Amino acid sequence: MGAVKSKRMPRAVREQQMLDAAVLTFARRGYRAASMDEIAEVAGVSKPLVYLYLNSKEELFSAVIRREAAALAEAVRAAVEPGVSADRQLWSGLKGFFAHTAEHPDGWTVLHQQARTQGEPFAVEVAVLRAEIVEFVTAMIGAAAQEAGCDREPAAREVSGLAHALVGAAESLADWANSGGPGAGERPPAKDTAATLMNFAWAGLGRLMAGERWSPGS
Amino acid sequence: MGAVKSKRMPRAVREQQMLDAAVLTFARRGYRAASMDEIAEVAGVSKPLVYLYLNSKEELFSAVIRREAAALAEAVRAAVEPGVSADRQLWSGLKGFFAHTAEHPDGWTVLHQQARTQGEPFAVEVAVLRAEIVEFVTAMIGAAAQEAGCDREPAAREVSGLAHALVGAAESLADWANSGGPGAGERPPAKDTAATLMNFAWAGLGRLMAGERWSPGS
Amino acid sequence: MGAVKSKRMPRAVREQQMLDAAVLTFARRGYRAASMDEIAEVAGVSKPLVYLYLNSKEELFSAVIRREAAALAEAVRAAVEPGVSADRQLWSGLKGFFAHTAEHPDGWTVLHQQARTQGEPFAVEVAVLRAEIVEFVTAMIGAAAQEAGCDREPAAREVSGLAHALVGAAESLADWANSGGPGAGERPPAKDTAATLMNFAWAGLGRLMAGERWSPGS
Amino acid sequence: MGAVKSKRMPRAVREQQMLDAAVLTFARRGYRAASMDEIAEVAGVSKPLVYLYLNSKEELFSAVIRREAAALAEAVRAAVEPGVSADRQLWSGLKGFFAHTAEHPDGWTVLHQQARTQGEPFAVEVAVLRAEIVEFVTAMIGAAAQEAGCDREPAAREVSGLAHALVGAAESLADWANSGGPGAGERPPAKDTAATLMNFAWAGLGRLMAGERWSPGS
DNA sequence: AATGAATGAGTGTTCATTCAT
DNA sequence: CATGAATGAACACTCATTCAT
Repeated sequence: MGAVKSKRMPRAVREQQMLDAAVLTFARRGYRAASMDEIAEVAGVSKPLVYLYLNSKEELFSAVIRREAAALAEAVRAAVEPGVSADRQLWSGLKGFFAHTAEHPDGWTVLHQQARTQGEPFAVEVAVLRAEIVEFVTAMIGAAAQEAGCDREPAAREVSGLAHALVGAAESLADWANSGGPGAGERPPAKDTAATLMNFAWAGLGRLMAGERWSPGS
Repeated sequence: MGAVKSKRMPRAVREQQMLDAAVLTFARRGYRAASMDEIAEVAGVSKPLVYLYLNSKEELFSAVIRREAAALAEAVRAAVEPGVSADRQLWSGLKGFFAHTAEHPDGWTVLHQQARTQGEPFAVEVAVLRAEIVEFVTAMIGAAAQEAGCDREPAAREVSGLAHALVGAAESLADWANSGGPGAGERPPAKDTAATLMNFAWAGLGRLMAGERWSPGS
Repeated sequence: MGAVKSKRMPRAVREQQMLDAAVLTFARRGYRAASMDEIAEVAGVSKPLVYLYLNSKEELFSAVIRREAAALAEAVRAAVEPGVSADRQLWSGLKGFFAHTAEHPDGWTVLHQQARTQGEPFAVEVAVLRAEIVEFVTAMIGAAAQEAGCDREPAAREVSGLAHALVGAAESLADWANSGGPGAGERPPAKDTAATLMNFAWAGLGRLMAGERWSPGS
Repeated sequence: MGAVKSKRMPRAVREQQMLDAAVLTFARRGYRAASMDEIAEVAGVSKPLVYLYLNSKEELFSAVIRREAAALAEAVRAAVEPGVSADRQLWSGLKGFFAHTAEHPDGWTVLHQQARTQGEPFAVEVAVLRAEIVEFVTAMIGAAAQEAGCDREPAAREVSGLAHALVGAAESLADWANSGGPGAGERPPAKDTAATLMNFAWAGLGRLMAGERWSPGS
């Protein structure tokens, strides 16, 4: 299925091939263990050409992160139904998220497992994406609270914590779904994964918004 | 600053110093980027001594993983109150988990961010720890279902998904709590983090166990 | 003195330069004591280039052995006059052998002193060359026996022993001729060395083939 | 069969144990590849003790060479029957040589394969031994010439060459006999090896001494 | 538009050697 | 008499990066 070795392609095309090769290689080996040699070979180009177009390993990794982050963000954004109730918006967003991570497992691996763990220059780039998603979730929780006629304004810190918990749960489930999940080999459809999380989260959030709390004494 | 440069220490002590230095360095730099030179320097010893005691970078990393995983597992085990209701057991376990990860942030980073992303030899070692915790959580959910007089047996796959979601949420909150959380600089006490997660999860789980489901139509 | 430092040479040329440098260095220092740094320096290139072309110290040494062994084998093969009597074939072969070892003393040192003493991977490669030569000598002895109208077939084991003795004598003389020999500084011409050995061996072989034996009693 | 780990032995005994261990290890691994750690372990002592008694790896190797060379020289010297004819003296010397090398294969390996190939400090020490033997052989050849009533004095250079050829043949046969020789597994008795060489050499030497020469024209 | 040739800087690892006890 | 603890120096090997064409 690999493209026939055809020379002289326009720059834009070659660049995408290189980014594809880089995503694959970074996902397989990790940032440090991936060598520019291997990336160039997978891309079917010579190493100097990679440098000509992408300047350095750092910039290449950054470009990969930006492309994959943008694709994920766009997928979620496009999936969210605007103008409906908060829970339905969250539901559609989750479906979009799990569908995209399932279709682009290498991209997801690079974002979630590699970029986050490589310190300063890169961790920030994913942090931005994550912050966006956390903010969207936070907004949904807030909207849900209002819809539920929540009597008292929930503390920002608590809402933030809840959003982080929900996002963390989503990330964990994305990994779980991609890695065979329950071992059966076949991956669950994105819709099921989203439903699992929605069920897990919604009622708890709803009760919290209604002012109820779990307490050790109960 | 730091321990006085004292020479000629018994092997067991030196080994712990080396493991301490390794945890710190692996957490800061990542497995690949951490150099044995830096680890030796941080430990206050020469590189050959590190090799004499720990044989190779791989074995050193393995030793670190094992020590930190055992410590975390022990902390959770010790925290769980036995013989009480499922929700209280979960609650005590979470408190133990967040207390330990807050007290040993570097160990947590190594386990969660580094070991998991370094492929075969190491990922397995943390996977075992994680599987243990997931199993404990799964058991709690099952017990809770029984206590709640759940009419129909919940599907194993769904319970597994819920357990993964909860564990993922916990991991995410541990990171969040360690990294300054809401930015105020001061980290939240473990008890608060545990409460946030408990509130988030408990009601949802309870309603699920009672047979209620969230559905898009609602 | 020495080649002008000219850069950017085609790979085939550089590879031969590296092999030349390696022969020199391995002969001077021995396999283990020779460092890749020194070989690269002698070759006038950087170390990574040596690795790029020859992969490892082991492979470099193997390549050296193969090149030198092939050259020596070819020299002897080319020197032997075919279709003449056994003694004349042996004589021409010896001349070829001593001429080549005298012209390529480092190659001879690497084959005879280094490769043979470095155990499994390398010793085998020279053993093959030596076996070829021993077989040629064995054939000559057998042919000589027939030419001499030898009445009884000589035992294979005895012929093998004789061939080993002759080859050992030749090796020893090659070293002796190369290392200044009688100390006069000027090395003896290959023809003289060959004549010494031929004289030493021929009559003994002839008489043996004729069925005569030396015995302590005589 | 290894000696029971008994402590507190007199120095002389410990030293011999170390030399034994060193001979074994140097023969197995070669000079460079043998580590002081392994030698100490084989000897059943701690490394500092090896240094206390033998000072350095170089000195240890030198001590090994001297001990083994002296043993071989003594074995040959003791074997030679004095006061008999030249050929019988040579015969008895060869028997002694092959008997000793067969009984001490590691010592022979260290002398012939290792010491000779490690350059300046060590090669000289074996060269001395070899020179002694060459001189003895040279004397035998000279004596034989006189006994045979040789009319003209043979050239020193030619005699030296013949002696080197004979010694080289002997070395080669010693290796051959030790390494299983014809592959049958059982090593030939020293007497047979000596007879092979004696037969090979004697007639040739005799005819040479009688003034006959092999010439291409014959 | 594209590449074969080349390297500076660093990494993991080993080894001979020495103290302090 | 004997050793556990410790290191300076070196070595094989790799990698991101550049130049000349």
